[in-house]
Amino acid sequence: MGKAEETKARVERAALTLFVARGVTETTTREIAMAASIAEGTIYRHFPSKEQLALDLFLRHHRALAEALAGAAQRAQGLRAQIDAIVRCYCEWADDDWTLFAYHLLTQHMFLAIVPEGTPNPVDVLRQVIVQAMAAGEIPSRDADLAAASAIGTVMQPATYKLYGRFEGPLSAHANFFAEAAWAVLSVKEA
Amino acid sequence: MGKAEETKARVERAALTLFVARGVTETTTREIAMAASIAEGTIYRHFPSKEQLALDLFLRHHRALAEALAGAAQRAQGLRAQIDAIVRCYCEWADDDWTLFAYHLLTQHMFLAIVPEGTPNPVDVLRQVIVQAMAAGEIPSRDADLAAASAIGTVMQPATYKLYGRFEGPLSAHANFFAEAAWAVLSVKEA
DNA sequence: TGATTTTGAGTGATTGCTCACTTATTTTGT
DNA sequence: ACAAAATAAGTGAGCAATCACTCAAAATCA
Repeated sequence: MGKAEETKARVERAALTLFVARGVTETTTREIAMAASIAEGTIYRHFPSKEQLALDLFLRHHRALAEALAGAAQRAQGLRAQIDAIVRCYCEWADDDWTLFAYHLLTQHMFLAIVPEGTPNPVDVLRQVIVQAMAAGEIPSRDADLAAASAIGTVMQPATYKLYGRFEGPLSAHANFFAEAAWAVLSVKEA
Repeated sequence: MGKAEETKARVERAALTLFVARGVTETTTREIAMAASIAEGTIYRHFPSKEQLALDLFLRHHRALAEALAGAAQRAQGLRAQIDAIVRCYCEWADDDWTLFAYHLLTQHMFLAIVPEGTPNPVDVLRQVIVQAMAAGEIPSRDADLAAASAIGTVMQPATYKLYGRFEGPLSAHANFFAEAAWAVLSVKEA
């Protein structure tokens, strides 16, 4: 890694940590510079604004996670195996860089509205898999958005509660349960 | 309602709307005053600070929702009926004042850490019901926090996606499905 | 040495909050 | 019942502090 790249990466990591701990708006450029051991002005050699830095961090992870999940889903056959793969992949990404994952969770409501058209989307990966499974008769047919949301919730809500300190340890430890739970939700017959 | 009380309520409603639309930090006291059709200084006749106003709004709803859920759970017999009651109550609260509900969803991560000890907590209501059901052998025994989180996720994730604009219409319309989904999650045997 | 990067004091705009004062409401005294 | 006094609620210009961002100078590199 070149020196400039290394500095940019240090800024990103410092910003990420502070954004998660205190929020984007509540984090000052001075704090980021201090945490990255550089001068405040140097931030602006690498990013046009604090807002763009925050958005870059979000979008890169958003896109990369979506692509990873899509890959995992594609490698599996049948809904049950696809859910397993997606859930496992999701948990591993969370465990691999919890700060980045937490940042993505916490800032969705700010950035989701301004994600560029056509950007790979983690939610749509599962939604697509569900639509196919419904068409193939693997699970009962119903509103795909609703089914996807409830199924995702079985994993994301525990992740959120880990963020709030209700859990310790890696998400992956519970991947099997999450997959069973998501599957159970999608298999619901009545209502 | 007295005139002063009515003013206070107007400040709260104006603040709530703006907080949801733009975020707490991003909303200025001038904007709140403007939206409430009062002078900026008047806010401080009713609240010691913007931060306390934001916290008051959160805590009042947090506590009231928890008490409503606890009441709903207590009136039902057996886990299945209790889940029905809790889910229905939760959906009705969301539909009854969506802005307040959205505010609570969006600001959890800011305020949950500073909720006073002993404050009634929506999550713990379900958790307690689950603990009892496990002890009674109604559902398989496992980590109650994990089970509660996944079950709650089947409802809260759809609510969150409604916030993001992925859904229209009242949550209550899907209450039956949510209850079935939560029940299915809690009934998972393996893993 | 000349080009490039880094620096951090400086800038203008914005913010939450104050306070001296006005207006409205309630309480008291007769 | 009425006026006078006391209290509460409302106002908005102004203040001190903070912020993201800039830029001239210093440091570093090739």
